[in-house]
Amino acid sequence: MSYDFNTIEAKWQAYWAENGTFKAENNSDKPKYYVLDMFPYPSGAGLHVGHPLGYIASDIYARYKRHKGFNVLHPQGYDSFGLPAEQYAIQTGQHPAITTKENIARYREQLDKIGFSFDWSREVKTSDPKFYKWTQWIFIQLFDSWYDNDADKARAINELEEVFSNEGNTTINAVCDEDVVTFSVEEWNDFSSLEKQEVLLKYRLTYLAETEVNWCPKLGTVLANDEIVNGVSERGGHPVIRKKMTQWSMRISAYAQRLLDGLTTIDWPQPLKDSQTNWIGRSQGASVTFNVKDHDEVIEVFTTRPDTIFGVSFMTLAPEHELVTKITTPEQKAEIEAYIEATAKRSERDRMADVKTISGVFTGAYAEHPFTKEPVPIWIGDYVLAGYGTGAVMAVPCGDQRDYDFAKHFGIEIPNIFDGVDISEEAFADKEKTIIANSDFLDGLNYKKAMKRAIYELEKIGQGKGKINYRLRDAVFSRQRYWGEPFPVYYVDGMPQMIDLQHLPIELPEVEKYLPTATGEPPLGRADVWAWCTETNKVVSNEKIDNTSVFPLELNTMPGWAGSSYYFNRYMDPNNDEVVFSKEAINYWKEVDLYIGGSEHATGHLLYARFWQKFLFDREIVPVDEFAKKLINQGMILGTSAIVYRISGTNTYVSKGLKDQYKNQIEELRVDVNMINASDELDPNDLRNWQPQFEDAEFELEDGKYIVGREVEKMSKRWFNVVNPDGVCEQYGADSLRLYEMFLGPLEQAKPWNTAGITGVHGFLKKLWKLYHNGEEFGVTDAEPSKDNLKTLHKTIKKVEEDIENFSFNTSVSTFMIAVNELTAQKCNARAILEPLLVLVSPYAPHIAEELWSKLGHNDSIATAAFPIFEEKHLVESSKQYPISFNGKMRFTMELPLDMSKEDIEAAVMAHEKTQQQLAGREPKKVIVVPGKIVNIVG
RNA sequence: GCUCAAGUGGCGGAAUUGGUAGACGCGCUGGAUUCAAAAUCCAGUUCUUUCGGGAGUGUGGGUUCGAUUCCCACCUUGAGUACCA
Repeated sequence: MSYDFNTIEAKWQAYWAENGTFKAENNSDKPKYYVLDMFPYPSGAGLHVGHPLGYIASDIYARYKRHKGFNVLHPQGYDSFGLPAEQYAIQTGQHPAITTKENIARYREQLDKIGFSFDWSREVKTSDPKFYKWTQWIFIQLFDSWYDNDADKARAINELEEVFSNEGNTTINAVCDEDVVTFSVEEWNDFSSLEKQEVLLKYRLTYLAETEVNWCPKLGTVLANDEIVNGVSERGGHPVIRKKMTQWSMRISAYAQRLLDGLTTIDWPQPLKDSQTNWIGRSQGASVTFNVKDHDEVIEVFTTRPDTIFGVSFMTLAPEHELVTKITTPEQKAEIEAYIEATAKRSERDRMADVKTISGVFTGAYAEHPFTKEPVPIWIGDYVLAGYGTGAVMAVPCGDQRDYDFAKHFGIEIPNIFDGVDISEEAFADKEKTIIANSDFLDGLNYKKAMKRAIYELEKIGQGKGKINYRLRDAVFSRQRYWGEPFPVYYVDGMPQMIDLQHLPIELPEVEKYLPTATGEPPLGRADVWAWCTETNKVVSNEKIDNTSVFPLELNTMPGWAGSSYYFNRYMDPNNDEVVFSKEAINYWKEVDLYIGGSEHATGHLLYARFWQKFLFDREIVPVDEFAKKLINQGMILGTSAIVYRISGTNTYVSKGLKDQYKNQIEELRVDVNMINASDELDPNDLRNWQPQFEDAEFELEDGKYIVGREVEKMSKRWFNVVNPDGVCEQYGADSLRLYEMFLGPLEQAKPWNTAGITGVHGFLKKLWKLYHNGEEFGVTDAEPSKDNLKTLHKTIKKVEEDIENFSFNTSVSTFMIAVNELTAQKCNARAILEPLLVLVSPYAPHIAEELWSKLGHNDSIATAAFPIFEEKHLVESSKQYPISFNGKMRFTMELPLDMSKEDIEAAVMAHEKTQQQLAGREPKKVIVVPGKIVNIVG
């Protein structure tokens, strides 16, 4: 009876689905374990072999934990709102709702073929109104909250109103917009309702404000900082410009310190923690105010080097700084305006690409040094960023290279305030070696002491204080797109109002025209949506709105990361229509125990999700403030592109080995890797039939063959190097695919896909199958296992358990191969060995395990079988291995009885050496025995 | 520029409280089986050698009886980040 994987796999996949084998209960006597994958964007291309890598790893771990007696939650769903889904729809000219539905069906079909143990009864889709009802609800909770710095947590907004009506806002220590004015109790009480709302908006955790945003004209939407890479959009690589727009924002900056602190409590990869730390960008220093001469204005700067305050010889403002127009002298006005205009025109990318050109203009105005009262010229320059700190710097050319270059370029003086340092060539920025000079009360102090003293003196004269600054900006939450969650918001007199939970979800209307607009008008703003507004108004108006007028709804939609910021909690109780999840469910599952996904989400999804979790924790909606205890980044599986070489201007293609003759006339073209065989050969006829452009292709062959070049790069449609898992499943089976993806290398590491080696693991499965059969018959008996059988089994149990706990799935595949080879050689057919072995293999190759399990006479799924226990007695026998070094040159280990003393060992070693040398006909060497420790206990 | 990670056969990769480097798989070589092929099985496969050995985990040093493993310097590759005051 041969191993018919296609039949077996279809059979057991159907069995699992019918019996709900992997359905998790929200209460159980067993301990809980929550294994989560980052849910996929259902893009049009379907899954390639790289996608399932992380899913296979998490599935192995989930199945292992079930064997270990845990109640395992292992759900899956789709991140189906957002730019990628919509861009795909636009490209194919279909409605995103349709393409999304089709793509999800395709994903599901592919996922089912791999035999994952997902609990599909808990599936979520972020674009499903049943799901985004709660995304909208959480948005409302954020709107109804403010951040109390004293309590260091978010609190309900009505508590803030109470504070205002009792104390005004002079005593409160809350996170708010910069432009909040102070008011007394009386003033607060005199405010109109509208004015009160306006003030509260400046404190809410999600707020509406006119801010400078990243506008991407090509995509027709604004983007958050993490959606921009190297100055262009992450999706599509389109240019991004700065633009002032009124947008919803999330006050994530309130959580900067806690997001940093939380990193020490979670088991996440260090590089990922590093990049979040970097993104949050905490820096400690001081804020210093400089009075502007002949003006009633002050310039606030942030500096990490208050110790160098006496080295200030000029100040630089960002061109966008609001004071620039106020303080510029009439003589400088024309030049300043020209400069501002020139910088505004430059895109983010141009500005970044060109960091070497030094540019700036003098405003004509002077500030006053806080201590020396000397005049300090005020310049503007685009090396100062409007978005960081206060958008202004005190320039200390002797201590900062950029200030130094700027000063040199414009001939500004460079006073030296460092003791014994030459600054004629470059600035001196080494904090550790700093000794301050020419600085009044700071003379002779080192960096640390000077820093403290400077802050103290600044505070004394009221012109500065110690300050911690963060790079992290509030996140823009509006998108001028169709395919996203509508906001649960309407406007009265221009002020945003929330729509009650009872009227949620506010469903996305079905529209004909959903394309983004060039001007930034949301697609929902078009005439065909008016009916939606009217309809929604009727629903939400109740008594508080005059039914005769239509109130405008918020027409932007939420960004892609909205739904993914809490979906892991929704899985715990995904079908609940009353609440986002029940208290029982969230208190039972609490948090994700193991989260597996790509590292590309480090400063996007994973940061936003931690932010929302902390917020939900503050408002007592969830019981823990970090949502994932342990996280693993699976490495990317890369494609191996195939390259053909065309002679420029011709239709002739030369084989790889001949291309050098043509030197510069060669053009490289990527062709479909699925046409290439294992020896990198391409059949010319395949290429001619592949695409019309190759129809008349001529070939220059080497040894009668056309050999292609190979290049390892990201798997992508545009390189024609995508390999689908479906083909592999058909040819070798899902179990082979699962084993092979694990066998390729360490989980965290990037590795190229190469089908060549899959015959190895496939051969293992065939051997495994044969081990349980005797010719055509099932061959497992109740025979007594031999000592060797037991030894093989128990060392396999030990190794596999260690491997799984350490997530080294690649080495346990080797362990299985060794075990099967050994047991085959031992002609083992004992049930006492082969039954536990099956449980070990089952997480990796579940289909074959189920089939053999049922042949062993079991009526239930192997998924619930107990993981076998490692018994040390089967490994320890009568000897140990002792490593021995001597003469300082040689070393080896000797296997010796357990009960030998140190002296006996030395004697034995010398006897061994003598025998060895005499056998070789040589004089024995002088032996110095260093008793080594016991390395290993082996059988 | 800065930060982090990694360099081991023809290839993917094993080997951690420092103890026989190259597990396991691919590929390759030879053999068995077969009319033949596929499949399967067995043996071999780091390099070098005058068959005694010798060299060997990116390079150069160091610690140690002993280093792929620990320390220092350098080289290379990959990833992230970048005018952050």
